[in-house]
Amino acid sequence: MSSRFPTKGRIIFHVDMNSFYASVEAAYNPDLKGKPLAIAGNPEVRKGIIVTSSYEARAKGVKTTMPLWQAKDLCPELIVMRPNFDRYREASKNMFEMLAEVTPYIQPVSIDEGYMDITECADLGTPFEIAENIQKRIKNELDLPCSIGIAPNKFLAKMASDMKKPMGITVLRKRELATKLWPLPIDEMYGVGGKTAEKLRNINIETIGDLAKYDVYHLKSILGINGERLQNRANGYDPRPVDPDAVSLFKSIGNSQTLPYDTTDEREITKLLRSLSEKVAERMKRKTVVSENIQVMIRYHDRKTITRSHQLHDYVEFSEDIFNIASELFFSNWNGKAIRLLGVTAQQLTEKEEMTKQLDLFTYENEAKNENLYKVVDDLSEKYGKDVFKKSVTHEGNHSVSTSFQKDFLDDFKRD
DNA sequence: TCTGGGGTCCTAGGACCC
DNA sequence: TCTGGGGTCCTAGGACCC
Repeated sequence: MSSRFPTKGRIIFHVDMNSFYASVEAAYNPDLKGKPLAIAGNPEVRKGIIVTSSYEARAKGVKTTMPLWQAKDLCPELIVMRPNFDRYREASKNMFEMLAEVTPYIQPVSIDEGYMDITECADLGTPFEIAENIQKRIKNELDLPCSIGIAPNKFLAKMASDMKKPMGITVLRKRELATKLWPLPIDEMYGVGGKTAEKLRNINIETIGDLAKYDVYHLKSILGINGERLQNRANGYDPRPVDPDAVSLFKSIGNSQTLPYDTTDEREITKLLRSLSEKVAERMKRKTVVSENIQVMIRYHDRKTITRSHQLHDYVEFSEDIFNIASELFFSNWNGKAIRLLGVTAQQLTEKEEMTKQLDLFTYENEAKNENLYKVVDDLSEKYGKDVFKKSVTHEGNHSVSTSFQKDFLDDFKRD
């Protein structure tokens, strides 16, 4: 929708920062350069897992999500630091600002990677030259290494950026699929995780090339619609546009925490639910959003995890309200066994400004029962613009109002 | 005395409505 | 004395990614 060239002749970059947290720490404190460094959670409360590690640490076998004690076994001289998220967010912001000087068509996908559509940047040089300049700038000015993949779509760009690390620039053209992409093992394909890889290996698909050539009906019978999508990507087809607006629209905000010890203590549980609710409310406030659906997550001692959610007919934003719903959900679903982790998530988020409009419309609708509805609709249109009716708005009894069938609604209304 | 915490998207079944 | 089919909403779980 946002891209002007949805399928044909695009040039897409995938910019991927190399071992980002560790690199930011090394840029901040150059004494750390060239040493095995790992960023890990707090080992005191059994969260000691590796989040990121430097290439020197990786050379010793240290991997992301590995428990800290295991990493230290492999690499006794490992330097371990707790994460400094503010520092990483700052570095990320600086990095994306540099990308934004090249083109506004940027889609951040996480703190350390993003896509760019540089189709219209021909005046800045060849794609390779543009990538070189970006990489040099990030290295010179932020002291951070990155890899860049250049390809005709997002999937191929993503796969390309993975091919040369650190500080690589890789061009992946469609005509190179057979030599560069297809020989890769199937579990290295973006979108194929452990479960899918296993299913695919069971039908003798070992490489991305095997997937590209496999019978699509058989594939769909095993993986559903995703099977077809994965095969399309394996054949170099991916129509997803680079969407600069995608990231600003948060769909949910959640906080979760593993307890230091498994517990059945209701006071402890309540305390955690309260603090999680506060964190969620705090983040919602910062983003000026309200929520219509609260979810709790319960992970038991055996790691079995359940989620329970409640659809509201109202908006919540304050921690007290979130907490009340979360604890009601928790205590009516808890099986009484020891708990390892709790989570609270606010879903169905709406900008506060949008909420005001909708509440206003709702009020108008109710008031309209004794008035001329056409006049009410005109008033609202004047106040907020015509697009207010494009949003589906809930009326009593789930009756929807939108521009397209506004008239139907009015007719119905009159019949009532 | 393994296995965090932040997300997104998809699927599937039941309720309910027309 | 006989039950179709489509659409939406809600809920729960699972796969995947960083």
